[in-house]
Amino acid sequence: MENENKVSYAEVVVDVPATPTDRPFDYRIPTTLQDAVQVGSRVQVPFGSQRRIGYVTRIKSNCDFSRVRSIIQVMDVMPPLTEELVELGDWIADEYMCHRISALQAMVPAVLRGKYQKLVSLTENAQAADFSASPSLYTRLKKSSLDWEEVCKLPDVRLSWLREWVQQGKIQIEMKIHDRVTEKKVRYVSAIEPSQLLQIISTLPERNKKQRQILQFFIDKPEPIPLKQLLIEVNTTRSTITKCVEENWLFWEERQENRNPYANVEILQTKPLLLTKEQQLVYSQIERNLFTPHSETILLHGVTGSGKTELYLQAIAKVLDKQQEAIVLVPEISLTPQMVERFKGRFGDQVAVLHSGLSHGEKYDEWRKIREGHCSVAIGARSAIFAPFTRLGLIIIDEEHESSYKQEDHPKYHARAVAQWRAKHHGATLLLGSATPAMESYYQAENGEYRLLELSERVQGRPFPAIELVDMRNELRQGNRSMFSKSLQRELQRCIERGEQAVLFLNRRGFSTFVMCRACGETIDCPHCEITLTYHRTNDTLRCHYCGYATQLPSTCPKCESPHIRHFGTGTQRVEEELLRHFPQWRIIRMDVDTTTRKGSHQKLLGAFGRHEADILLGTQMIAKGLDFPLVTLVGVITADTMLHLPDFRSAERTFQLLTQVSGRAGRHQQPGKVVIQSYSLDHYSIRRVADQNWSEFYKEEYDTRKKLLYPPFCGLVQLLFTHPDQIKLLQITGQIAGELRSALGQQIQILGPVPAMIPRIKDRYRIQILLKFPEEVELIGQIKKKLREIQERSNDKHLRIIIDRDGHFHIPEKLYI
DNA sequence: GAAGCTCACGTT
DNA sequence: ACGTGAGCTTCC
Repeated sequence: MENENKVSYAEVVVDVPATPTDRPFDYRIPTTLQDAVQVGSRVQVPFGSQRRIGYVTRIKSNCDFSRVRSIIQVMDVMPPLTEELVELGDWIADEYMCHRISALQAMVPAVLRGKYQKLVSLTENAQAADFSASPSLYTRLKKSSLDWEEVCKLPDVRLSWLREWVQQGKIQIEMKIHDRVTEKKVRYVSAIEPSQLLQIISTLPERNKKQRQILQFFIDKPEPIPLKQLLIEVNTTRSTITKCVEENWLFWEERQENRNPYANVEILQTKPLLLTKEQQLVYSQIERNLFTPHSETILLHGVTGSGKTELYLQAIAKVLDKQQEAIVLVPEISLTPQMVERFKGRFGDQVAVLHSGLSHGEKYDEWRKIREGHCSVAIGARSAIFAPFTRLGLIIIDEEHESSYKQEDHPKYHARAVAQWRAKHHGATLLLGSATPAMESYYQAENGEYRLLELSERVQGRPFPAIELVDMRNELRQGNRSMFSKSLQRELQRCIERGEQAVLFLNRRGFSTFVMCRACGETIDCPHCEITLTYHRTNDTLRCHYCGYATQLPSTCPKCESPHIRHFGTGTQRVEEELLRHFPQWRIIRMDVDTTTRKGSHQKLLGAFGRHEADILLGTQMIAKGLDFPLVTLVGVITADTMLHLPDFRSAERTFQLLTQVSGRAGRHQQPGKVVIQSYSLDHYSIRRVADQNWSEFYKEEYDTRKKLLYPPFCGLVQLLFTHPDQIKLLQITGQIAGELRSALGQQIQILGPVPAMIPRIKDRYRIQILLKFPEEVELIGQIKKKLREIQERSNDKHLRIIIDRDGHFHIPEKLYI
């Protein structure tokens, strides 16, 4: 090769999310790693006095830096990131103002995010006498090496002493990079030549029956077999096999195996269904789009039950025909096993499934199938948008209005925006599907930015369910103080008497299991985060939802010392209790955070309900999505209003979407469905329109409201969140920033705040927010970002963190609600 | 993010 | 003169 002795260099973005390190560093690529290092590779590099993980973002043949060091190691056989994803990382970092490394980390499976461990150990020339000042350290290190953190915690240890001992060569400090990548190993058993086995059998005494049987097994089938399977087939125990291994007749063999979470699930192959006339019309439009070289976004607005999924499946089949790949995003996929089954049923092993119910290892294996080109369809929740495909032809976002497509923590990307970028990059089609599109999506469609396709008929002419609104104020007036209206009770009874099933839906606000003193009303908050602690029944502890702080449940109130301190059970629990009081004979399955934390418990509970092992499924938001059970003919909503009054400009839209979705769960098959919605706000258009099942009327009313109050899509809305460990300093800085923004951009931008963020402190960092509202036609984001970068640089306060939230999916504090 | 440096302050 | 902790720079 010509460039054999030519040195090349790599630009590496190092795993340190801080402003001064938010740029590539140059490293020499050792000749031995020449082939292995590529753009997107995950590498280990020396960084100062430490070792760190980083990603290669560029490869070049020269380097200006005089003291370059070399890459130590490449960590994966295949680079985890493609060149496209590295480029996408730049876009995300810029768009959401985050460090480049954070953007890159967001795109890879969790196991690839390295864990660092600092280990302290004694060297050979360490003597007990050297540690006369800290005998405890010596005795403990004598036994084994210790974690740095633990060493620092020892009472008789000083940092400076440690430093000195390192210099004297008495102790050593190692940085271990734990690669959390684990590949599942399966133990196989193999055997020596059959002819030799035959010989051995002939020498074995008659009474070694099992051993003879095992050897005979390998004579018949000489190929290696998983140990587990062998034990079953010859009906023996592990120790008998071990014996044979010790005799050198058989051998252990470790084989790497992909975990397959769906290995034990039998999935029936399905054939494309015949499309209705309306579906056919829509499909031909989508298909035409798949063959245009440039990217286009399609908004598919189809009523519940109009057969959107079948269209997705057929569009994907077309894409696969063209040797291209497809991503399907669904909200919270673990909750919709039926959906996965449909995809697996149509495309079999070509489908990789990435959902939150999988372990980190399982997720990694699914992801690798994509990276290594063994799969062409990825189906998953939000983060599946980063599936490392190289020939993307189609991206589908089902239920595109769902808020779960917005990443809650930094970088706060919206999967829809990322999808748009990727679709454009590949010239692929982006298909957004929903029965209740997001306001901004529909607005884009009306403006001709998206192509709008509509499905207004249900397949097989199934009727829409009948929706009954119940005014709960009336119930109270009539002396019914239960949480079940007369009407809902009656419907439940009828439904169950008919041998059908019901779903009860409790729309709950916030975190429900908290502790309160009944005497003085005191609640117990996290000392670092100013958020109410959540009660955990399992070990009687209180935990912080944000930082993990845990404490024992006190027996008396810390404020007034009253013993009447109680935790308030989850809403669903109370509903269940009341139901059982009225109707003790009903079988109820309750689904909420308490009953579904264990892996696979979702499927278990849903499975049981599907087999009609219960009459009623009772749950929160989580049961709203994608359930499809033929026997369900009744859906009840206990209180429709809880969501309506959240301080969020989207609350009306969210309520409508949620209620529509829940209603869609009733009567999807032969029996007609019935929906009972209980509410205290019957006059609100969002609840009215659900009952009418009139989306376009809702859209009009919401459109007018947004326009009048100036909210998206009629304005740009950006939330700036500033965090700092020092409250006073943060107040000063944010005040200054607001002033500066006002004088620089105040003409065009409305600046609201600064005010304390919804959670004013998390992990000992105070949080203040400023909201920016501006006319949508002006592209001001660029100017805002420029100004912020300027401020951050000038303030020179490395404790100050600025987080920008661009897609308007955040709560607006009541103070700012206009 | 964290090691390693400088610098100011306090101790012997 | 030296130990100690706090702030600041640097990392290729």
